[in-house]
Amino acid sequence: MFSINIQGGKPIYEQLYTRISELILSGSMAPDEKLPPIREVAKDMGINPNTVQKTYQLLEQNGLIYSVPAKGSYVCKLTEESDALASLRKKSITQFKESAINAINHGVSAKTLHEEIDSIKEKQQ
Amino acid sequence: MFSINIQGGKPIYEQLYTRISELILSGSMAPDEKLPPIREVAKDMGINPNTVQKTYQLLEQNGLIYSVPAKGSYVCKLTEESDALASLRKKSITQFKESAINAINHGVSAKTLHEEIDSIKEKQQ
Amino acid sequence: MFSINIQGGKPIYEQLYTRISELILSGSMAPDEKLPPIREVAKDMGINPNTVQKTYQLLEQNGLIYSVPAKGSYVCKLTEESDALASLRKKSITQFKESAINAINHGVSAKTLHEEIDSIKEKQQ
Amino acid sequence: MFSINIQGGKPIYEQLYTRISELILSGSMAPDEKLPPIREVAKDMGINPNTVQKTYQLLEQNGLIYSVPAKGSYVCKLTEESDALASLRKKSITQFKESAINAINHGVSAKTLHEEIDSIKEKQQ
DNA sequence: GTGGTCTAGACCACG
DNA sequence: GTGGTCTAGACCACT
Repeated sequence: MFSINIQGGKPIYEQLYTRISELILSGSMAPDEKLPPIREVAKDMGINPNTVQKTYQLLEQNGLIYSVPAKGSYVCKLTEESDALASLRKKSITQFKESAINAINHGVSAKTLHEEIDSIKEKQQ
Repeated sequence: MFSINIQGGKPIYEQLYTRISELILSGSMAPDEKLPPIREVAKDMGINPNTVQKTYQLLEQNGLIYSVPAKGSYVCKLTEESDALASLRKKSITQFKESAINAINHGVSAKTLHEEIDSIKEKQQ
Repeated sequence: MFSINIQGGKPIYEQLYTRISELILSGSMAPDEKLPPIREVAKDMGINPNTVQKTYQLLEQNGLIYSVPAKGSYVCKLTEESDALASLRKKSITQFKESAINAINHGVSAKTLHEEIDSIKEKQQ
Repeated sequence: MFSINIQGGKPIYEQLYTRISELILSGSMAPDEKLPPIREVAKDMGINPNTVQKTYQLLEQNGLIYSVPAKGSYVCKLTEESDALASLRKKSITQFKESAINAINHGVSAKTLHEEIDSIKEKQQ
């Protein structure tokens, strides 16, 4: 299903959130595409339905999916200007800054950080 | 003391850890300098001694301080090559990469990230 | 439970650590096997939950178990090459050397030490 | 003086005890040789006189030194059969066995342990 | 007075 | 019900 590993400290619902949002933001899941039902995800991944529901709820709050009662959940249409994306983008930048400051504090050079970014960019293309 | 406003979200011992490690890594606290006693920090910050001890223990595990029972806790000598620093640096880079990937996934341009790094670098100088 | 008689001298959490790590390293506890909940261990052994948690935390730090909050703690898969094991093995050899040097300094012959090792080896088989 | 390093977890009086007993057992300090006065050791090593006194007291209890009130402390004559040595030897063997068991539990082969012993023996000759 | 250990008991996020 | 965090307060070994 959404292959995540339970270990690793972070709560399951958060990991699942990250994974699905990646799929949506990268376009691997198209707008209006239906997400698998909560019960199915829970069963396939061997986790609690409550956990999946929490994930879906969080995705909906952040404007990445919308749910149609009694039908299911669907991927939102995301334009570059949509509020949802803007808000998440802002959050991601804040987090990025924090980790950059932290790395610099630990003696990592700015040059190294620049290189890491370029290397990530290359891999994704 | 270590002037931080305890905020919700992250555990107290972690916030305190971050603050003290900043002071050590930046050189604001010199090698072999004595840290204030656990009880004193706890009293001044209005938190429990156990919480402070957890912080000190974590700092010791990561090789940033060393504790001499019945004497006090002291800042470690950190050379650029020390294992402690290398390990922490590695961790900070991993975290940096994750947040960079996350930001890029959210549509942040590599250019923006480069600029953020430069802006951080400038502020610190 | 983990049947040990708590003795003076060494801290409880350490004795418990030793006992559990023996079970894991010897294979008496299989990978991914669930450890009894902290509270249960504490109750059965008549000690404080915090003390047990300290043990579990230490086991996790050393890579012998992994904890999934709200689910439980589980035995790690340990391969001969795993970092966790390698690190612990290294530590155990260092300690062994120290005690061997100490014994020799006290006039114990190398022959006696060799015999002791063989005798231990026999018992375990 | 007796060069030990304060760090390293173990209490100072214990480290100092180990160091001095090594010197005595190895013959580096001859029988009836006078040990430096407590105050001098404390001053030179930058530690508390009480700590040194505790060490000397422990050495005396274990029959390694004897103290002449108002004169000082002196190294005992140790024959191979002396009770003091026998008792310490016994203790060192117990400790050796424990560490050997521990190493074996961590997957160290008996062969490796045998080799370590031989290597120690060679260095000392 | 210092750090280390331990108890008793509480609350929270998570599943 | 589970692990994680935190408080309040105690005792101990060591300096």
